[in-house]
Amino acid sequence: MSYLNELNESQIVAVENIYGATMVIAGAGSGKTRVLTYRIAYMMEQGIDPFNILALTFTNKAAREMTERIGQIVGASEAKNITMGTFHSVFSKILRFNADRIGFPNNFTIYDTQDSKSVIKDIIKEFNLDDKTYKPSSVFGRISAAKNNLLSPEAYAMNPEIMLEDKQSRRPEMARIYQAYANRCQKSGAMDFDDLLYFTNILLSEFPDVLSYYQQKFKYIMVDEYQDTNYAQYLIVKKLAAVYENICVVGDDAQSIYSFRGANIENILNFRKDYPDFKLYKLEQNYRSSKNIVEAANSIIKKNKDQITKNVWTDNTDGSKIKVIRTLTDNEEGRTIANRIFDVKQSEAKTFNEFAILYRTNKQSRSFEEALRKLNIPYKIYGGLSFYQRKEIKDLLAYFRLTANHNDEEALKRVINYPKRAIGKTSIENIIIAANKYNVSMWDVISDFATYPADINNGTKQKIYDFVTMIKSFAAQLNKLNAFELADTIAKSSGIMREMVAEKDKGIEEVERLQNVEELLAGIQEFVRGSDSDDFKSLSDFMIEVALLTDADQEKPEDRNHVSMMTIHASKGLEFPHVFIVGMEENLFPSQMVLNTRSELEEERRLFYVAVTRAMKTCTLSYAGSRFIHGQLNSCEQSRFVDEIDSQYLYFETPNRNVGGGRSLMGRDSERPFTGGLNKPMSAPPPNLKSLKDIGNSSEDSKNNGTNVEIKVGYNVEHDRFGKGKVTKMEGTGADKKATIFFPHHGSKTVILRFANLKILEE
DNA sequence: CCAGTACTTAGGTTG
DNA sequence: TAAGTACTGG
Repeated sequence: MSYLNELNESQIVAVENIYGATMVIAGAGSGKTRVLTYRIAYMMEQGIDPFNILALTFTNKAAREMTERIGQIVGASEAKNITMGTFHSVFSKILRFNADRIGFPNNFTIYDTQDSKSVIKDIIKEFNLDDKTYKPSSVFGRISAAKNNLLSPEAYAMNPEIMLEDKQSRRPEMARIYQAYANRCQKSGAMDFDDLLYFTNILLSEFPDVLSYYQQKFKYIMVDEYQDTNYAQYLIVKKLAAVYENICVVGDDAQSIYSFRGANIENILNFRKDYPDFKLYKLEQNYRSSKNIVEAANSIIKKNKDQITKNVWTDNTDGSKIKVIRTLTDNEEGRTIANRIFDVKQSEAKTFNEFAILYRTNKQSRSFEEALRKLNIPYKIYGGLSFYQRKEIKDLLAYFRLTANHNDEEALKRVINYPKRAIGKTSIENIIIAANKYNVSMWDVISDFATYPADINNGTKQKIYDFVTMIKSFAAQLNKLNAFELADTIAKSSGIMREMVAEKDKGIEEVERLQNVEELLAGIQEFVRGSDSDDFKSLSDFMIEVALLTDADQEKPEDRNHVSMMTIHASKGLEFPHVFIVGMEENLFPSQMVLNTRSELEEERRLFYVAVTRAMKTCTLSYAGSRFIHGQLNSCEQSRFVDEIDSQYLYFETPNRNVGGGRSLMGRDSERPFTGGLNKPMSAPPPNLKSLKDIGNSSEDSKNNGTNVEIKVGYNVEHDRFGKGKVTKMEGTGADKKATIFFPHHGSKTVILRFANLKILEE
């Protein structure tokens, strides 16, 4: 085989052992992806049909890259027939195909975390529960954990242990909330991320014919990043592999960093039990990093008790020691690192791609962002608020979702009154009340008030009718227009585009919003054109893809000369010549939340191990003596993790403090030297002026004259704040009388005449 | 209904 | 600090 000379001995064995159960423990930088890629290529060379191969990866990006590399070896058209992707994307497609079996429509929506929390929030409100004891995010976390352990709402409620836990934490209603949440999702035809795995399990365990079909289809199964799979994922794999047992899992227990979302290191132990004849291979030679970095990383991970012994080593040169830099403040940390990057770029690096700044929490990106910008260094922040989570994008996507699936309540609530069409809060609440009363979806109510009466006045009913008609007209075109044509139509006729264009003169943010929407539309056009087949691509097809996309998936290769900034979690699987691990402080990294248990601290240590092993040539650690947290200046100590590195691999740099430099020590607040944690906020809050404001404000509402004169559609009027405009709509009676007015500079506004104090210019 | 303001509170990592 | 919510005056 031509590629054999590209692999070392243990890699070759792992590649060629394609039958039976196999576990590959792959140390950091040991060429794991290469092994997986060649293993699949080798299988196909042995005559295995790519249709029979299932490869599960951790990210979409990994799947795409691997498909591409396999394509280069065996040909792209063949490689395309492999089923490769994340658990979520592969099984969401299988679920759509078999949706009828589990009582979902095949066009079900995928709720993201935001949607889920919003549903939970509503339920908590409806149940009249205190949202301090029932925090949406912790309720969601508990439901998520239940699903990852395949506990149905019923099973949850009947589990005495769990009931006791909930009682003790004073949240006895948890089971009811879970049940209501599940019902609500079902009614909306929606699944959350956990449901994709949960219902896959249901599908495979309750429908033997389906299970058997996929067991026959996927005769060869591979799972990457096995250490990060959870119980639900473990069971799916186990079921699918039960007949042929051609299963290969690849992972590194030292890089297990996702137990907080249910990843279960026990899966590795279970593997040994489930397949007693399994073969174990270890990849221990590191090709990525210099010797100093490899050894330093080894000295870190040695501190963990729980681990599979392995000996990661390298043939690479020693390289330079790991530098440790201390700065006074978080802002100075940003400037120091930015300067350093600038210098290294001058002396040894060719492009800014070679640099990465890794941090524990997304918030930390700010000081680096500012400092890099000042030096004109291009950078890109990965993660954080993703493109798809931006309000304007979610709004437009909500229209798409609602078009594809009318029962999607989160989408409906998002757009029924956006852009403003005078369907107010009260109306929406009454729709919800009716929906609950008849146990149907909100859409059922608004599209058929005759059957499901709701307490809504006729004017509003007309507005709702118009809205329903509009959505129906979009839906009617789902299979006539392609994804881009329909998306464009929706953006325009929904009024979203008009609204955005009207606002774009207000400021940069408004312009960016418009640009984002345009980018989304361009992305959809790409989606339609980019598929090399001539298949018709509908908006529904796009929606299937989009729910599971993340920022990393939409990077374009051309803009690739920038410093990368991301959390350490997001950096897993990546490598950079020069890595800066910043914020190496106690209570930040390790996070103060993990200090209670050894296992959590060990996970944090593995996270540090992951960070250090991203580096190829140089690795620099930095920390600040003080840092703003929640607007408070906090003192910080060097992280224990720094001390845990064997000191022979470390070099403590004396930071060049600007002692004697031109700058005054009393310069800016953020520059002030650290004084031992006694720093209080620098300025006292201003005295409360409220009481002063009340004085002299006791006069009666001055009656305005606007209510006396009849204002009609078509009148030109003047508003105190918005200036001149034209009345486009009148509604309400008496005190509630409202006018919708188009103002050239502010767009369309609805005002209550009682307050608006309109001056009539001409009739 | 709109917009400005006062108040509260944030634990963190992701498909 | 920053974002999100609740309140209030017009």
